[in-house]
Amino acid sequence: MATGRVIFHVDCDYFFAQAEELRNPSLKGKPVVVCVYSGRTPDSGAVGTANYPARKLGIHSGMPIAFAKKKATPGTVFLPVDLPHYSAVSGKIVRVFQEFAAKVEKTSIDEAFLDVSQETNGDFSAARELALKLKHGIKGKTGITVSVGVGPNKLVAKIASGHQKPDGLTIVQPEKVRDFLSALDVEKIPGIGGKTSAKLREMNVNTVKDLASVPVAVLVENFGRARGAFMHNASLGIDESEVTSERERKQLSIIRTLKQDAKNPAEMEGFLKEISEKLFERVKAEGVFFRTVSIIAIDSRLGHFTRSKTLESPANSFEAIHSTARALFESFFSEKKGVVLRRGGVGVANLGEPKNQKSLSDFA
DNA sequence: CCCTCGATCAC
DNA sequence: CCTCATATCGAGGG
Repeated sequence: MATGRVIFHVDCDYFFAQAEELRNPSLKGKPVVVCVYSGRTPDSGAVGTANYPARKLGIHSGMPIAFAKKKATPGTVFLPVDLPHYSAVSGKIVRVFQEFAAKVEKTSIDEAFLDVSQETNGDFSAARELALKLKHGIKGKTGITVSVGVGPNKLVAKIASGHQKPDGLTIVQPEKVRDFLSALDVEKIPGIGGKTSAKLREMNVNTVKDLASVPVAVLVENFGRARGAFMHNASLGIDESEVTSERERKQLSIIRTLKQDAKNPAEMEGFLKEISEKLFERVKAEGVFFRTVSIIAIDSRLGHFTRSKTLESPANSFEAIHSTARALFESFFSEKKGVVLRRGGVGVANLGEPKNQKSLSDFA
């Protein structure tokens, strides 16, 4: 698995909670739970991130806040998310990344890939030294600890960064890739989640080694062309994808929980205007045109539904978002008689600069 | 090729 | 009792 490349994947440890500990050191040692409150009831919402003491109590990301509160001990601290603050910390960390690598791909607020092939001359011993310097640099300049995975490609680096946490460093040399992967559960492969692994389990495939022994044709048959090919390559540790600094955004969306369930369009009028305005602000900030407007509806039984409409020509106005979304919700409500809406969202896609935008009229 | 929608992943 | 945001795929219809 010699690719000539050396890739880092850096994952900030329990990021939101760690950022909170950083600005309020008295939190350290206590269970800290950072919450995404939905505003419906005082405790409705989900856990964003929990620090390690909280995890020891069985509190994890995605868990309902009310559930987390049942598990909490008296000293447990619950805090609301403060994304602007975490973004500022994240920005500082990215600036450290840029001191270490020319190619940096930020994939989320707390994760990034670094291509350090040049900086290390393709040498994994040099990579170890560089990774340690990077960890120290980030800790010194921002106070944040991170876990780093080092490998010959993004796939291996990403799996490696999750191997030892927190404050971890896992290096997988090219010739060790197969050994490193083979014993792992298939769910360690990014892109293989609960549904896919359950299906694989039924096929008696549990580890990456098992997966590697399945003929690619069988995977394609069961999971589709792209997915099957991806799974096959991943099982062998193969991933040619590049670290790309500039990825253009392809869609923007926003989804919120209603204060009260809506049974018809009228009951969500104010809500829809609000989220349309919020989305419009982001469209303005990005300076993009869009051609598709979509809505997402989540009913009281948590079923997910999407509807979308592609416009004749590119738009960038609040009106285009609001009126199209309203029409989509109206037809959704009349199509699905008796639906009770719990959450709703709006999105735009088919983005582009006005001059680059393809419109249907171009083909007429 | 394009559009729509559900599904999946993972944040 | 269940947040929020994005990318990607595949199927079905055109």
